[in-house]
This record gives sequence, C-alpha cells and structure tokens, in this order.
Amino acid sequence: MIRPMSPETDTRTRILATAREMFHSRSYADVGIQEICDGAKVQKGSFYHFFPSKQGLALAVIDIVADEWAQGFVAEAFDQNLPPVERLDYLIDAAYYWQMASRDIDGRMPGCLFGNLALEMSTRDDVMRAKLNAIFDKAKAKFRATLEEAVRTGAMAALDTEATAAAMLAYLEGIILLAKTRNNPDVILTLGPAIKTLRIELRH
Amino acid sequence: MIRPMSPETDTRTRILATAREMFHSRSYADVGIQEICDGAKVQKGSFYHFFPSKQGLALAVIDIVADEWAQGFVAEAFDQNLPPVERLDYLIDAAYYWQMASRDIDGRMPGCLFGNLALEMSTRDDVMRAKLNAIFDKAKAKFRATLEEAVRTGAMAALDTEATAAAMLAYLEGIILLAKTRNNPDVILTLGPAIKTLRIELRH
DNA sequence: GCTTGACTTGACCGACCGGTCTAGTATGAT
DNA sequence: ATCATACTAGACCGGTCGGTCAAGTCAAGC
Repeated sequence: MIRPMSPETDTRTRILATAREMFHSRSYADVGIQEICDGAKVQKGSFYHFFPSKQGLALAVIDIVADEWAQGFVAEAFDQNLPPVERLDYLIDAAYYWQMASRDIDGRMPGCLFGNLALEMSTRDDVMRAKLNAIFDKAKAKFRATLEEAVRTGAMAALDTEATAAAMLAYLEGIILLAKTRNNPDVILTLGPAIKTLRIELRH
Repeated sequence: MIRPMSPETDTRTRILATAREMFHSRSYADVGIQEICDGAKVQKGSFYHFFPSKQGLALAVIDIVADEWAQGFVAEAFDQNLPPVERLDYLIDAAYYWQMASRDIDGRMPGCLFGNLALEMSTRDDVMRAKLNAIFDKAKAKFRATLEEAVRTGAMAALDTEATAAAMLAYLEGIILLAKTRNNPDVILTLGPAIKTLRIELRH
C-alpha cells in the first residue's frame, strides 16, 4: 500500500524534523505540541494520527537522531582507516563541528540531544531513560572497539576497555555539558583531546 | 522524600527547601509553583511575597545549594589534610554517597542539580546559564588549586592546571550524567577514580 | 488606640497544556 | 460507482500554568 509521494511520509517527516530541532535547541517540556504543529504546518488531528502522544513523538525523534548519529559522524569517526587512537581526535573534531553547525539563530549551543533528554527525563519517564541508556551503550561499544584495536596494535597499554569506554563517553558528554553552559564550543576543542589520557586499569 | 514541611519553620525557608528538592529530583519545567506551595504548606500569595517569580526562586535555590556545596562535602573533599591526589578519590566517594543519599522514594538518582539545570535552561535563560557557569568556575578553581598543589609537591608532573581542572569537572559531571541515565550510582565508583588520569599538557 | 507594614489567604486571570472528537476530504481497490 | 481507509481540519475538553489582587491578620512603634 505504498503510494508515491504519500502525504504520510511528508507530514510525518515534517513533524519529526520540526520536533527534533525544537527538542534539541530547547527542551522536552518547553516545547508544546501546538508549537510543533505550527512549525511543521500540520494540524493537531494529523499529529495524533501519526503519533500516539508527545512521549511517542519524543521516542521516535530519539530513534531517528540515534540512527543518523550511528550512520553519520559517529560512524565516520570510528570506522575509517585512521589508527584507533587518532580516531578519538577525529571524534572530538566531529563533535565540535556538529555543535557549531547546530547552533541556533542567536548562536546558542544546543548541546547533545541525548544528554539533554537524559538529564531532563530520566527521573520522570523510565521508557525514555531506558532508550537513552541503550543509545549510550551503543556509543560505549564504539569506544570499546576502538580501545580494543588500540590495545591489539600496541598503540595503548592493556587496560579495562569496557570501563574506559564508559569513562570516555562520560567525558564526552561532560565536555558538551560544560561547553553548553559556557555557550562556547571551543571548550570541546580545548578539553577534548584529553579523552585519550583516560585510563581504567584491568582488575587483577 | 517529598514530605510536607512543618509550618513552624520559616516560610521562606520552607519554600526554598521544598523547591530545592523538587527541582533536583524532577526538573524546573516539571515543577509548578502551586505544587511547591502545597509541599511547603504555603499559599500562592505568600510565595509571591518572598519571590518575584519562578525564575527568581530557582536563582535563590541555586545560590543556597551552591553555598551548601562549597561549605559542605566539596570543602571537605578539597580542604582536608590528605595529599592532593587522594583528595580526588575522596571527592568521588563524596559524590557517590551524596547521590545515594539523595535518591528519591522510588530509588531514582536525581543527578547533579547544577548539571540538570544547565542542560535544561542554558538555551532558555541566560541569567541562569551565567549563574551556573559561575558555579562551575568556582568548582574548577577548587580542582585547579588541588592540581597546583600536586604539581608543587611533585605528586604530579607539570601540566596545564587550568585546562585539566576544567576537564576533571567535565568528567565528574559526565559521570553523574551517565550514572543518572543508568540509574545506578555505582557508575560513579567505577569510573570516578580515572579522574586522576586526566591530563592536559602545558602549551609551549 | 491608632497606624504602619510585613505577611497570609484564596479567589481569580488569560494563556496554554496534552489530548479527544467529529466531520470531512482524498485516494486506491474492487 | 462505491466503499474502505488514510489522512486532514479544527473546534473543543478539563486541567494546569505562572502570575495578580483585594481583603484580610497580626505584631511592633508611636
């Protein structure tokens, strides 16, 4: 039942894109459904045809951004032919340019959508918390694979790759948090490279 | 942990304490003034006698918590007679126990009030952003002093104390973010000690 | 006793919240 | 042609939002 140029895809996509930007640059609670509908040039009735609730929309937005992430700059940073340790530098650069690009009209840094939602929603919505947690786990796995390769090739001394990967993810989120609070993306460039110094030793 | 406060305590104090707990365990937007008034056993009119607005209340809450922080466990962690490097371990422990203690009835981790508010409000309220930024700067200064002492005593090789202090603060906030998303304070203990491995070298 | 000013009470405001519902349009399948 | 279904339109719902206000209570200062 696939219709060419189906208005479904169009409308749904428009809602998703509008919501995504608004949630990212503001917050979940601060953005209303009416506002999203206005921005997407869609009526309320259409919105609730495609999404069961505001929460459902947010879940869908998270999925989309996570996919885009995984296939976009994260994949680039992690899957290219650079030596593993240099991939971390590449990732920091990518994070910087991504933040620069997604600054809003007034030049404000939106930060990381996942980090933003995690802190806003974790105590309020366990479904969302679990979803964000899963995304963080995937990101951690990327770090871990990089670390394992680095250890294998001798670029890094043996360490607890699982824990260190989590530490690096935490550090990345922390840097973005600080950069957003300072409203200064340069923080990412200044602090980012130190991600390579993080180490958690293997327990014996 | 949200219990009505006894009407005997000072009204302003009751409002502040109630708001503090609610903002910390939920979010700014999710907590209404009426709800705060109910929790504090205060009428709306009294609320607006003591505070000009919801924003004004939040600013006051931030001040109070920042003071308590500075004089409480942060001061303990940083100002005692431990060798500087061990102070960092002490700080991680303190953060862990603090998070354990402030878990709500359902066992949810509230995370760091400042980090929570920073991500929720930075793009919406520049006054709040600036205030939170100043608090982070103060925290950074504590890290820096510790690092300088560590370098002076030879416990650490010379490094960029200013940048490394910021990195440590970012890492701490990142750890708490991750722990909150996982709803597992143990993350702090697992990842925390690696804060000592963070290094940003001096630029020549 | 009277006044002043800090504090309290609770009704009230317009705006907006997330969400529902009915009516209607457009399209593809039969 | 007709029917089912996908989608749209937008009025409407009860409730809550942050904030205002007029009318008090009460204790200290004169």
